[in-house]
Amino acid sequence: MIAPSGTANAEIARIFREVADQLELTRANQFRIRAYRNAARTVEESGRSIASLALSAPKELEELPGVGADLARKIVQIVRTGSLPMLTTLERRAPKGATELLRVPGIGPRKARVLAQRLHVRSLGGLKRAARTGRVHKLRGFGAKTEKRILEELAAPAVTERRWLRARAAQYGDPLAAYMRDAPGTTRAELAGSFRRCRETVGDLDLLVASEDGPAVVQHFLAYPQVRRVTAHGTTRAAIQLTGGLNVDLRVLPPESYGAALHYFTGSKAHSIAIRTLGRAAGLKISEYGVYRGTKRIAGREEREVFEAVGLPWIPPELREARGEIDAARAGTLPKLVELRHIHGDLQVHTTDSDGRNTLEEMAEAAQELGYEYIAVTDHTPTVRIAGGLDRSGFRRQMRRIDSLNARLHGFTILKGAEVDVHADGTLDLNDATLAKFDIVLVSLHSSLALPPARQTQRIIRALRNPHVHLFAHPSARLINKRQPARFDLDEVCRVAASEGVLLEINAQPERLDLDDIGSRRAVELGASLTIDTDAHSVEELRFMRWGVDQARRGWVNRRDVVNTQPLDKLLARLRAR
DNA sequence: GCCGTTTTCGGCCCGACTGTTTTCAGTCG
Repeated sequence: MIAPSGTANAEIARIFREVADQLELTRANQFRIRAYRNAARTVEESGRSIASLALSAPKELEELPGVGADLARKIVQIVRTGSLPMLTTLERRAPKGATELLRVPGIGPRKARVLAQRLHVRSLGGLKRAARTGRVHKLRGFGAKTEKRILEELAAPAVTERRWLRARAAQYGDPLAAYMRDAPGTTRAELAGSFRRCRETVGDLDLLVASEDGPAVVQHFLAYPQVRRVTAHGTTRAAIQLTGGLNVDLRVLPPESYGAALHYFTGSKAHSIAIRTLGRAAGLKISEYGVYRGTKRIAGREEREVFEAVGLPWIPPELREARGEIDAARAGTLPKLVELRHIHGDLQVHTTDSDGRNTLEEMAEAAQELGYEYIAVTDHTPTVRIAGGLDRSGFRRQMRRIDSLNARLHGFTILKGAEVDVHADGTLDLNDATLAKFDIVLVSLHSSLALPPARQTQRIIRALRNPHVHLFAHPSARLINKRQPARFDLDEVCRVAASEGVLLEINAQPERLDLDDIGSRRAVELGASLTIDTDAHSVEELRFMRWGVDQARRGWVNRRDVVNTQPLDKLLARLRAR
């Protein structure tokens, strides 16, 4: 979403990752390789435009974690020239196409290099031909099984390419975790990994089970009815693919190690390494089996004990991305994260009056049952034809129905709203006189998503400066795995939102989750306030709020940063102050 | 290549499983 002057953060990160891949093929120092990967991650996850920084204050690049003098210089090179000479040199020297082979599960740098050098394999297609004609298994270090596996991986649909929406993975993972709690001798079982850190997508599921009887638990796991194939199994570990295509890794540990294991398998990898490094500095060894001083285990049953061993308070999983949470924990400045129970209402809800599947009355009733104090009904405007948008008279009729409904309701209020389409030039799809009649006006992008960044930024800013506008909904308009975010200067939009008092939304639809974690964090840093809304098109979707709250938590968002954690009177005061 | 309540040099997280060997390297998480 952040389209800075010139090179995007993602492009710098891509080049560093490419360098790391190339270095792996040359068997370079593994820590040097890691340095490039760390820097790639830092750049990618920075909410700021690294390119702008490189041009305006290159010295400050060295303050980024994992970026020293050398990599700072290389960032400047990339930003100035669009490429990195070092990478070009590496690519010229390396066997062509070898990095492509690294994408095949089971092929690492060592095997890729051998394949490229001995068999002159230059692509996945070439690898397939080599394996089919039986040339692979004759290589030293390879065998029949490796050759067979390569063919299987190449034949498999690109399942591993795609990451699963977390909400969708939950539909498989939650029942499986429940099933595993019935395994022999099992005291605890839960999903760890990126699922527990509430990442918007997950590559696979990591399932953790506490039991003394590993083999019995593994047996129970493999007997799960929805297992499509077993990819690995031992006495404490197993890996399967479910019939839906989702991969699941199982780990079984004794109860006294469960907390340490939960911490380790929750990750992130970078966070775990940071904690283990702290342990090392304190003369401890931290592994998934516990915290050890010498050979004596001093902690590990509870996750909290691992943090205590290195002098830190427990850190919520959503923050464990090595994005400053360890420093914040040490300083006692961890955020007081927003929680689902803090939410008082939902500010984006659709009805059958436009593209919703339930009526105004049904949506209001369902929201009341969730314990909410208010919702905003925000149907579409005319230009969004596919959604059957309402015109002026349509909204007038809806407002009258809301008035009469509100008169009958007790302790619950329906706010009159609209999700107003922003035209390509930044004008809105309803005139000001009409906009003035609503309690809350949302604006959002539905078309012209591919405008050049500068024009997109201007379009958005023009819309946000309209004094009738309260909220910018699903700002980037991305759809995870389907549609790229619109490119614009997020910092500038956040600054305008902050100064105008326009709220920015974290949309809770599982494939939107927009703003994302990094965007939300940046928005709050720049002084903007947020809402978390479901954009529900049915009564069931009102329950999507949990996904939005999870995303907010990943963005270090506090309760006070989210205006729909406030009771109705305070919310109305905030909207009217606009 | 980065980094510093052991340090500006010498470290850099830790373990399970697989396949191919025959005591272990490679890969993965």
